[in-house]
Amino acid sequence: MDLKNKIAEAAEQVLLANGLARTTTKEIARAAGCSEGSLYNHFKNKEDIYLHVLRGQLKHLMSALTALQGSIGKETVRRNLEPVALAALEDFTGSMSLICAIFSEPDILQRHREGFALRNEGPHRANEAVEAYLSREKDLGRLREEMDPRIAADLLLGSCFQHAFQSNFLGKVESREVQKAYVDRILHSLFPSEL
Amino acid sequence: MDLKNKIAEAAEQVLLANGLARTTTKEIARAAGCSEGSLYNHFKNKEDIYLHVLRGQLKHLMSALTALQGSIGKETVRRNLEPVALAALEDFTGSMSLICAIFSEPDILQRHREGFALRNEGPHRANEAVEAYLSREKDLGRLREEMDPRIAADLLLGSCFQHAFQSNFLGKVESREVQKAYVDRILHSLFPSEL
Amino acid sequence: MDLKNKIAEAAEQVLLANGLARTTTKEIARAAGCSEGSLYNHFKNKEDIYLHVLRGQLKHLMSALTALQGSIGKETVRRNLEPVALAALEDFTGSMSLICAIFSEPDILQRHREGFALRNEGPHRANEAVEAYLSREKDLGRLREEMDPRIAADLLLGSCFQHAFQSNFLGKVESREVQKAYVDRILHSLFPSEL
Amino acid sequence: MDLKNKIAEAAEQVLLANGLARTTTKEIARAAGCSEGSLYNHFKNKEDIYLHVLRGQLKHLMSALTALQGSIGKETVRRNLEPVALAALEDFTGSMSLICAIFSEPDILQRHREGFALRNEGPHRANEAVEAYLSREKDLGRLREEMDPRIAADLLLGSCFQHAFQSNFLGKVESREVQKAYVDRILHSLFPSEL
DNA sequence: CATGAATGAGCCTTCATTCAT
DNA sequence: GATGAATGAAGGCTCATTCAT
Repeated sequence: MDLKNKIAEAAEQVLLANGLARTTTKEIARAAGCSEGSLYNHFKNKEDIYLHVLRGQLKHLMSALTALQGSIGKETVRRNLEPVALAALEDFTGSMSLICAIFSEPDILQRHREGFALRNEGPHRANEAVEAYLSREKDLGRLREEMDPRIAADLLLGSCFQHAFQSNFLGKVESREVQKAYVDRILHSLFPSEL
Repeated sequence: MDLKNKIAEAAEQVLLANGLARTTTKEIARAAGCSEGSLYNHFKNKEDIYLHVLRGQLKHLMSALTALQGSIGKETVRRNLEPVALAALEDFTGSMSLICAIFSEPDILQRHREGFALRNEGPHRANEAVEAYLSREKDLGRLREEMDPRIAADLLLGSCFQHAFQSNFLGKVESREVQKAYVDRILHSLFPSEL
Repeated sequence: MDLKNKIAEAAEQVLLANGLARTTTKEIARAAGCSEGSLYNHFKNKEDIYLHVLRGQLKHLMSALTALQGSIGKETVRRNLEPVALAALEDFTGSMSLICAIFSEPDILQRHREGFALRNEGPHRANEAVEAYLSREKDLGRLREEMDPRIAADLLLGSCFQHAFQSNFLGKVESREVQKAYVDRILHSLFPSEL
Repeated sequence: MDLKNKIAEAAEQVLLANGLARTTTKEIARAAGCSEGSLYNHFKNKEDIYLHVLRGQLKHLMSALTALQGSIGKETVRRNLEPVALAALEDFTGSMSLICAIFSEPDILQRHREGFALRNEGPHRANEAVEAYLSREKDLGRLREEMDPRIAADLLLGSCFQHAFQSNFLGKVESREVQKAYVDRILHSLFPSEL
């Protein structure tokens, strides 16, 4: 693996463990097994490292969403959404401190908002993808006429997001089984008609 | 107003505007119109100021939740929850950067987790309050038998929480009307049976 | 003496000894007997310290020039100019490395040019002062009609300036007597008619 | 052109534009169109590059001085000195920042003083050359008996030197015509007897 | 209680130089 | 000779905290 990836992985570790504020370039370098100066051969500055790591988050969710588009009309909606919800809960939980960190430095956020917009990045993309999926399923008659796709998407992902937030806040580590059970309750509540 | 409150208000302003990382004691003192030294006559340290401000957040939501307990059995459930959801959306939106900031300093979080637990503080309290309310209404037969109070509470507040998060992330400022409309869509989706 | 002056004096020492490029804030602080952080309680940054010191240079020359205005019409022109030329030679010699340093950081120079202009500062002020003096003496008929006051001033101070430059370059330390002798040769060459 | 010269020219450009302190090896390499590593295949270190460039300065002045030796006894003294003075003014003006930079790093100066002395280099050489010329002209009876050749040389070159210094300091760019006019005033003042 | 100068640890970043390819 | 990634020492500067007044 090349040094740039090594640095990125080290940075992810350190950032998740210590938070953005307490992450020093010195420690990233140490974790990456290189000199501090080397960081700057591969990244513009510390902010650049953070953003690089940030963009690498939510990988499972993203791929679950991609898979979701391929399951339109197949199986049941609830069943299709399960891996998405589970991935969301997992990824949100694992990335929460990284994602939230941006609010401790509003200038970073400000500086990159248009960049995020241009690349169509950001946490809201997931909601849009679920909404799109639900719209298609509704078109196929597989969902109630009254269902509001956008709201359904927001309820699903919003509850996962806040659950992840609170788990992090409380320092509570949930096993995959517990997470799966929670997700099932959410999905049964949102899509009760299915068996 | 005594100096302690003046400092707290100044700190809230500065923290919300600049984020925790970019908030200096010098700037808090300037905003409060006092010397840096005075901060330490009223608070143990900067962390103490931050926590003091943090505990003062979500005021509207808290009072809406208190009011909610008094409306059990009255009006409609959806109607009763509206001010709660609206307050949640507003407060979450206005406090998001302050709330999230704690994840940029996990050691602060760690250090105060048991304190939060002792005082039964934290964002999850709201969910519990809504859950309690819904259970009572369900006992009164005003809600479907299949409804899962905890999940319903999480769906409601979770969607508001994530919506607030994303508004902050995107730098989008929503008018109260837009917020109200959003909340209504959420509530109609969760409690469709009511008229 | 207050700390600000202590820092300024220490900085002058260090700057003259080591040059701007090799002068560190750490060393200034050590020489001033204070912490590095204290430098920033009294100066905006290192550049600010340098400029402060720079403005304090050429003190003898400045006061000699002030005195010069008071000697119009008295004694002989050559005699009046002697302390000026001597002070110029001394001050230029002692401050040359500080003065020249600004050319190693053209951005500092650029940034402060208008400031210099506003305060009517800069090495050219001396030439103007001598020119003004000579004009007055010429008006009084104490100088040849053909004499060009500005050029005479430039010849006088220019030769002192370059002499100081070369002394510094060669690392040659001249005694006051040698300097005085040199100045006399200059003055006799420029104002030969006087006895 | 070989790479060594390419580097030297690039370095001259960059040094004049940015000053010694703000000139990095990276930028020299970029300007020379080669890698940073290549610099060290042709020069010992950055200091070596600087000194190489420094020695290449004042080219016009040097050749004017050479020509001067050939004009002894010809034309008029003033006329002979004009190209020398003009070249001095031009070269001093164009090289001032490079020449002065050495004072921002006294250790470089110190380290190379004896080298300069050995090679009979340095800015004082010009003064000696003019002095030598004037002595010869005086021997030929083409100058007043009272004229002090060394002082005359210092007055001439010193005023040009300081004028160049001040132009650089003030950021004033003088056209060749203005420079010529200035030089003429100097020369007429120093050698008024000629027509 | 209020002050604000002094502190000093520690941060991010730069940059000349090296060396394996 | 040419390269450029890796280095690591060092630099300027910030900032929470203390303490004498």
